[in-house]
Amino acid sequence: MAPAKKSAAKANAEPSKHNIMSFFGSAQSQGAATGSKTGNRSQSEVKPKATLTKVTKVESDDEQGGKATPKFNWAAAKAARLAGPSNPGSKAVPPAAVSDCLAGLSFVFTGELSSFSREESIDIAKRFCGRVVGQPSSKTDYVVLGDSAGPSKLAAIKKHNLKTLSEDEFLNLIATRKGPGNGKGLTEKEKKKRDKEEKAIRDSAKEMEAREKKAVRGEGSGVARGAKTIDPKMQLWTDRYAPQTLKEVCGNKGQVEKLQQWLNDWSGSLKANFKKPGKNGMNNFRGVMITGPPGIGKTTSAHLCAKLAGFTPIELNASDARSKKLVENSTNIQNTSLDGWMGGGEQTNAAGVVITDKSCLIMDEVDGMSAGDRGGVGALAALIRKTQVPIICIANDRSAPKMKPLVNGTFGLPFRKPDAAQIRSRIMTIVFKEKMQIPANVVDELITGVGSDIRQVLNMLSTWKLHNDTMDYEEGKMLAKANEKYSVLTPFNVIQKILGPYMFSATSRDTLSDKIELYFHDYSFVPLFIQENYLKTNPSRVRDLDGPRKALKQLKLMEKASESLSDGDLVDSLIHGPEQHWTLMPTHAVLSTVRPSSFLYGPGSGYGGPNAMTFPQWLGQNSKQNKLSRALGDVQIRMRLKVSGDKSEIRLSYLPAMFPLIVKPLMEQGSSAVDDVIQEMDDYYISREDWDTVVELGLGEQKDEVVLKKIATATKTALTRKYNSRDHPIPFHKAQDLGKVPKKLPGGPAPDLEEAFDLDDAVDDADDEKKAVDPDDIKLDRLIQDASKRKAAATKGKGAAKGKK
DNA sequence: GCTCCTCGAGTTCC
DNA sequence: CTCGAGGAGC
Repeated sequence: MAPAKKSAAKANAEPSKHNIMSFFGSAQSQGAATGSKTGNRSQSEVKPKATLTKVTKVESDDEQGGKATPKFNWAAAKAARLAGPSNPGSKAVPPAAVSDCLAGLSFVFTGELSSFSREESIDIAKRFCGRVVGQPSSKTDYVVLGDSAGPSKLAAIKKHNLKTLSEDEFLNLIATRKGPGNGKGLTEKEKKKRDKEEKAIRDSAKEMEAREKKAVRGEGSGVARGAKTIDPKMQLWTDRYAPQTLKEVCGNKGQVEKLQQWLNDWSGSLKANFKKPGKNGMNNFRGVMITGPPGIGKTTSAHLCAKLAGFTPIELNASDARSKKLVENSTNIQNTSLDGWMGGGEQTNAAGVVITDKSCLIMDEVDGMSAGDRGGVGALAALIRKTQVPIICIANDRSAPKMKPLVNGTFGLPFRKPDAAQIRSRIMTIVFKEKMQIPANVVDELITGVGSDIRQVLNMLSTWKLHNDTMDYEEGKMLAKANEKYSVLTPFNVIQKILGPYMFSATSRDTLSDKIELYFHDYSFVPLFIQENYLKTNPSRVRDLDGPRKALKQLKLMEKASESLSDGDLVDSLIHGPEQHWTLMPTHAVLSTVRPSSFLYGPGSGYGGPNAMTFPQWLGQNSKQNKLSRALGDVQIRMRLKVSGDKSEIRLSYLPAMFPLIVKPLMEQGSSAVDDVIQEMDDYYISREDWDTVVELGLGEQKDEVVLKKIATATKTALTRKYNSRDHPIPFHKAQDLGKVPKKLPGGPAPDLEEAFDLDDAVDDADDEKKAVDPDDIKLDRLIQDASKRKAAATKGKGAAKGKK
């Protein structure tokens, strides 16, 4: 019999037990049992182990103590629920008719319920085997409608003519619905589907069993390499139940198929010299790159595909081959891939692994490669360009700048996290094979709790199996919580949470410290996100108002929020300023994040439409500013030989003055002006990159977009080509001169030219002294020096540069 | 094999 | 919102 059915039967046989398990019963026993769940989370955080034993204990106590809650007091329950967070143990749900009474039903929750928070209501629905989805569709059975539901959801309800429930009706459904077992809970079709699922689970469990027996007898192909056969019972579950066939890899079906196709086509592609793109356009590539988060079967899939296509996978881990040299040596490009392959002889790599024409190179953790030696990724890219064996690279993030050299040479196969449904059947199979009884909704809870990490679910189950063979919803929830991955909320998630409609609503169970905690997920980013997005909500606080009143109230709220933000900024400067008052962090959290949100929280701050959350523009602008400032610094250092003035003076006075000399001619005369422009540039030591900077820093009529539109592409390429084909004067530093340079303050003006450059010109020195006395004397400005002198300086620089070489 | 539908994921840094 | 994977139905 399948686990789900078993548990239903069990629950029917022991109704009282079920009731207690599902957080009904008296307030005290419940408060103890579900301590960490019911409100006041931060304080009632009990050590997981202790909590778990406690649950079991309470359960058995009550069982002995007689039947619980024979009659449900609706009015009292409601009152208790409304008492809310201050009375956390008192929320109550009526006893369900059947434990899986909501099975086969899909729910959508929208709006604010009167006494349950969003998470709680979803949890309740799941507890009774209901299916909860986010978007209403024609497949949705019920929409549980609260206050101020989203307009798009209301539209969907109307469109699909969905049944809606209030909170009380929802609870009533739980109390009365007879579930799928009896009554009309399951249609014929649904029953069939369920049976099919169960059969599939049983079949694959049988298969697994058979395979293990075979392995024990030593017939297994892979396991039997060592002299000893390993008893599967001694293995870790993660090894024991590692996927053996592609069918057992969860999710990413499409990508895996593509990979197989590519490997199967390999010899053909090789013959065609990678000119025939093939079905997916993959056959132009000599390498593929699998990317995706850890623990989703990237490596496993690569190995299985390679084996299935008849290749011998050779795995090179980044930690084995961290440097460029090692990559080249250990893969032995020339010998193995070309000669070795042509000659048909066997070659071994540095690690002593035989490489033949049927080898397939799997480079794992490519991300980690360049940690020690920058050349690692580049060498790999070079290797891929000439390889005669397929290369599969595995990395976490394809778009990382590190991966740049690889991106063009490899076909990208992004893997995604499988969702709970995809993993469920496999876990259920294992559970069944291990003769454990765990209902599907509990398994789901475990899976989502650890973020779809199959290995972790298996670890949890194997540990659990040491003491128990069954697991109910409550226990599953505890176990998941105890093993919860340190949740990595991105700033986007944080913002959505804290500016969303639920965090500050009446039914919210989140304490102040919970909210502050959100800030600490990424304390340097979250405030920026708040600042960027705090005006994009429909504040719940003005929900009930209309017209000018609403506008006025909203403005007032905005004013308060912005004031708080600005206070937060003051605190921030105390933290990050010279005094480093880190103890002010919580204050900053409240002022920059929690308080502004408390005024303006509300719906419309998630995805969808014009209200989408945006990334803080500040960051983009800031990095742009830094970049340009750096570029400007380069320009100043180069021009310094000819021009006095610090960075800002260059920016304000000299660049606009240079514009008519080196940019405008190109706009007006096109290619014919290139020679003159280059001459001007050389006179001021301006390089080709600096030219770009000059354009980029233009404003108004000199704005880069305007300017670049007016310069023909041909002109620009002519400039680049001609510039690159010539020698140019290069200002350069003499070591002893640099040694003399006084230490300058960071951000201050760069040292003046005579100190830094090889320009032992007496006249210049004299110039400088005079200039110090009378900076306004226009004749002394280097910009207005006569042309012959300029030229002399230029050639001198040139000669010096050459001499140095 | 094709089409339609459902449903969740996605955006980034001194 | 928008896209694409995956599933159901024909």
